[in-house]
Amino acid sequence: MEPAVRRGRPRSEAADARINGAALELLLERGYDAFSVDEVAVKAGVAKTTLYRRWPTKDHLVVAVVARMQDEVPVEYRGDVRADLTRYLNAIVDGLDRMRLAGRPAASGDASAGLVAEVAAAAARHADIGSAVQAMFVRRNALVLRLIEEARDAGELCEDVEPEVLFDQLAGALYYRLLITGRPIGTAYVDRLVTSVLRGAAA
Amino acid sequence: MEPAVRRGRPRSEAADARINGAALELLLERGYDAFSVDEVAVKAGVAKTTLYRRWPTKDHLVVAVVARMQDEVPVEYRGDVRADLTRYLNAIVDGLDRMRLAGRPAASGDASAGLVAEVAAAAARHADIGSAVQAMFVRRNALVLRLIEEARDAGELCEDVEPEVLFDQLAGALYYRLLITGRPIGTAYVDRLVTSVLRGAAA
DNA sequence: GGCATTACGCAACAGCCGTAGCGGAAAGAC
DNA sequence: GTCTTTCCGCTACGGCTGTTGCGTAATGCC
Repeated sequence: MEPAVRRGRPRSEAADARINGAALELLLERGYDAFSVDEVAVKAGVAKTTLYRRWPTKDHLVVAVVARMQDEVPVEYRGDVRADLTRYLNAIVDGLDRMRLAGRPAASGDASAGLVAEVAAAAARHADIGSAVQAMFVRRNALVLRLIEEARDAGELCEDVEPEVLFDQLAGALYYRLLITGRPIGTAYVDRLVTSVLRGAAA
Repeated sequence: MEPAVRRGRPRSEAADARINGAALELLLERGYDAFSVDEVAVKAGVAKTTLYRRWPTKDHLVVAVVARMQDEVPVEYRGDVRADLTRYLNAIVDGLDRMRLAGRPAASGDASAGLVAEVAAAAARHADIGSAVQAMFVRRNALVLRLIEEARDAGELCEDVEPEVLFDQLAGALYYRLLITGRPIGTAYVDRLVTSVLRGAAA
C-alpha cells in the first residue's frame, strides 16, 4: 500500500510523539469542546501547520487519539457462551468507562458518553472517518461473531440463530444506554442483558 | 413553572417563526458543520444577539430544531406484540431516515447517522441538553414499555420478562447500526430483530 | 555535489462562535 | 405619565479552525 520509502524530508518522529502525548493529555482533561488544536501545537512545541499536515481537521486528530487509546479486547470461546459473552461485554464497558472525561466526576455508574459520542459525530460528519470507524468495528466484532458461531456449532445455541442480530442486541443495548438514554451500565445490567438475549438463543 | 406573563418587552413571535424556518432549512441542506449561526441570523433577517438570547450555543439551537421535527409515534397494544413492536420500530426507522441530510444521497438503505449523531454529541457536551434528551426518550419509551407490560399481562410474553432490557435490545440494535457500524436498517432487518428478541420472551 | 521533493516553523488571514456595550423600543407596575 | 424590565438591532471584539505563502531544513535520486 504505502510506499515504505517516501521521497522528501521524513516526518519528525519526535514531533509525532510529542503531539500524541500533548493531544491525549489535553483531550482527556478538557473534553472535545475546550480541546484546541492551537493549544496542542503550543504544548507539543510544534507549529500548527505541522499538525494540519498530519490530520486535515480537529475531528481527525481527536478520532486518532481516541483510536490509539483503544486496546484489544480478548475474545475467546472457552465452552460457555454465557460466561464468554459476559466477560467480553464487561470488557467493553470498562473500555468505554476509561474513555470518560477527567473533568466529569460521573456519579458512580453513570454512563458518560463523553468521547464516544464525539467519535460517532465525527464519523457522521466525515465520510473517511466513518469508513475507518466502521472498519474498526467490523474487525473487532468479527471475533465475537466467530465466538457465537462456535457456540452454535458446539450445540450451545439454536441452529438458526443469527449471530449478527444477536450481537446487535448485546452491543446495541450498551451503546444505546451510553449514548441516548444515559442510564447506568454495570455488571448487574450486563448480566440481565445476557440472560435476556440468550434465553431465546439457547438450544 | 414559567410565569405566563413576563415582565419586559415580549419576544417577537415573528422573529421566532423566521428563525425556526431559516434554521431548519439551513440545517437540512448544509449539515451540522457548515450550518452557521451567522447565516441563520442573516437569512431570518435578525441580529445574531437575538439568536443567542434564545439559545446559549449553536448546539442548543440545533437540538431545538431537530426536536421540533420529531413527531409523535403512535404506540398501541392491539393484541399482537410482534406486529405492534414491528410497526413501532419501523416508524422509528422512518423518523430517523427523515432526519437524513439533504446533501448525502445515502446509497439505498444506508444508515446515515446525520443529525442523530450530532444530537448525541451535543447531549454529551452540555449537561442540560443531555437531561432534556434523556427526558424526551424516557417519555417516548414509557409508552412502549407499557405496551410490553400489557402484552406480558395478556399472556403473550413470559412472566419474568424485563421490559426495559427487552426494549434496550430492540432500540439499541437500531441505534447501534445507525451510529456505530453504519449497516443498513430496512424492514427485513427489523423483522429479523423482532423475531430474535421475541423468541426468548414469548410465553 | 546538484535537484526535486517533502517537512518544518513562522506569520497572516477569512470565517465562525460567543460575548459585551450601546441606544432605542415595547411591555407591565405604580 | 413615569419607571423598570426585557427585547431588539448594531458594532466591536477575542478565541478557535483551517488555509496560504514564504524561507529553510532534510531526505532520495542522478
